[in-house]
Amino acid sequence: MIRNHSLTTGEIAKYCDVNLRTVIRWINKGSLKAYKLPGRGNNRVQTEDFLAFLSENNMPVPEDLLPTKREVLIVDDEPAYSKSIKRVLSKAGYECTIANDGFQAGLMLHSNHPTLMTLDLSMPGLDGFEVITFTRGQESVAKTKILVISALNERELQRALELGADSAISKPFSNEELLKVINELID
Amino acid sequence: MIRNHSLTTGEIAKYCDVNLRTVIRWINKGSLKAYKLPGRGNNRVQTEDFLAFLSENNMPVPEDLLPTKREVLIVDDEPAYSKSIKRVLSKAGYECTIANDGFQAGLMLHSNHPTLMTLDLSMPGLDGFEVITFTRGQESVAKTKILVISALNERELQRALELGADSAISKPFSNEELLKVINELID
DNA sequence: ATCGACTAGGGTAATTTGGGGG
DNA sequence: TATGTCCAAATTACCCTAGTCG
Repeated sequence: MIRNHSLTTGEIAKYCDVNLRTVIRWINKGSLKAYKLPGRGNNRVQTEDFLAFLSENNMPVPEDLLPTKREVLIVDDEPAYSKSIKRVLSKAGYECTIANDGFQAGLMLHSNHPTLMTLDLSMPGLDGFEVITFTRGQESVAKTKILVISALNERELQRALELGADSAISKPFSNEELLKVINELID
Repeated sequence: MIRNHSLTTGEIAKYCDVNLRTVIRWINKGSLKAYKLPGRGNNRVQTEDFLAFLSENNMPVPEDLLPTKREVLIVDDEPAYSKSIKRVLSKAGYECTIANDGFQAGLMLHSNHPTLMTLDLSMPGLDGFEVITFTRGQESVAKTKILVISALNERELQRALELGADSAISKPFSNEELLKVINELID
C-alpha cells in the first residue's frame, strides 16, 4: 500500500531488520514516537519521527526514505550556464532542477531538499554570500552541500568557503572539472 | 471539491493514511461520529467531529484542517518598509516574519507556510510577477494569499491581480488601509 | 562460574486492517 | 466513489526461551 507520511510496525521492522515485537517494545518504551489507531491501538509512526529515531541512535537510514539522493539544485540566472550544467550532470545520473532567481532557489531548496546546490555568486539582486550564511543558519537545509560557481576572484571564492560553502570553482570551468568536484562532494 | 464542514470517508482515509474500509469500521463502531446521506447511506463527517476524533486518539492533525493561522510573511528589501508593516500587523495580533530578499522569501514561504505574504513588486533582481506565477504553480504554497504592495502604476497592479495576487495596494498607504485589506483577506 | 537485569526473538490467540469482487 | 461481506494478512498482548553484559 502507498502511504505518504506514516509507517506500520512491520515496515519499520523490515527497515531496521529486527523483529516486529522489538519495534513494538521501542514504541511502548517511548524511544520511538508513534500514535495509535482507534481500533485496538495499532501503531503508526510518522516518517519524520522514524528518521529522527534513526539518527538519534546512529542507525543507517534506508535509501528509499531519503529524499532523492543524487539530486542537485542549480541556481543561476543565466539559462546558458544552468542548462549547460544540467546537461553535464544529468548525463552523469544526477537529477537536476534549475532555479532562475533567488525566490525559486529558496523555495526549491526547502521543498526538494537536494543533496547539493550549485550557486552562482553574482546573481542580480541576490547576495550569494548571504545565501550561504542564511542556508547554513536554517536547520532544515543547513546540511545541503553548496558548490559556489563564480567568475569572481580568488579572494571572493575564499570568503565563500569561509562562510560555509563546501567547494568553489571559477568560471570558466570544464565539464570534467565540474563533474569531478560534484562527485567528490556527493559520494 | 470544496466543502466547508463535511468530509467523505475517502478524504478521511487519505488524511489518516488508512484504508477506506477502516474508516467505515470506525464509523460503524461509533468511535468516529458521522451522519448518513439518504440515498445509499453514504457517510459524511463534520470537520469538527473529525478533529475531535484525531485529538482523542492523539493522531496527527493535517495542516490544511487547522484553523487559519494568523501568520504573515513580509517580503521587502527595504527595512524601513518591512519593519513598519511588521509593527502594524504585530500590533493587530499577526505573527510576522520578514524576508529581505527573494531567496529568504522562497525558503520561508515553504518552511513557515504563512497564511499571507505581502510582496513588494519592485525588489532588485526579483521579478515580482514571476514570484506570483511561480507561487501559484507550486502546489505546496499555492494557497498562500498574496498581497502586492507596490509603487508601480495601476496597470501593473492590475496585471499582478490577473496573475493570481489576491489584492494589491499602492505605496504610499496608510496603516488603516493595510490592516483593513489584510483582515479581509485572512478572516 | 553464577546471578540478576535487560533485550531480542518465538508461539499462540484475539483482533484489526487491507484487498477483491459484487 | 462508497458500501457490506468475506477472506487473507498484519498487528497486538501475553508468556516463554535464549543471549548479553557487568
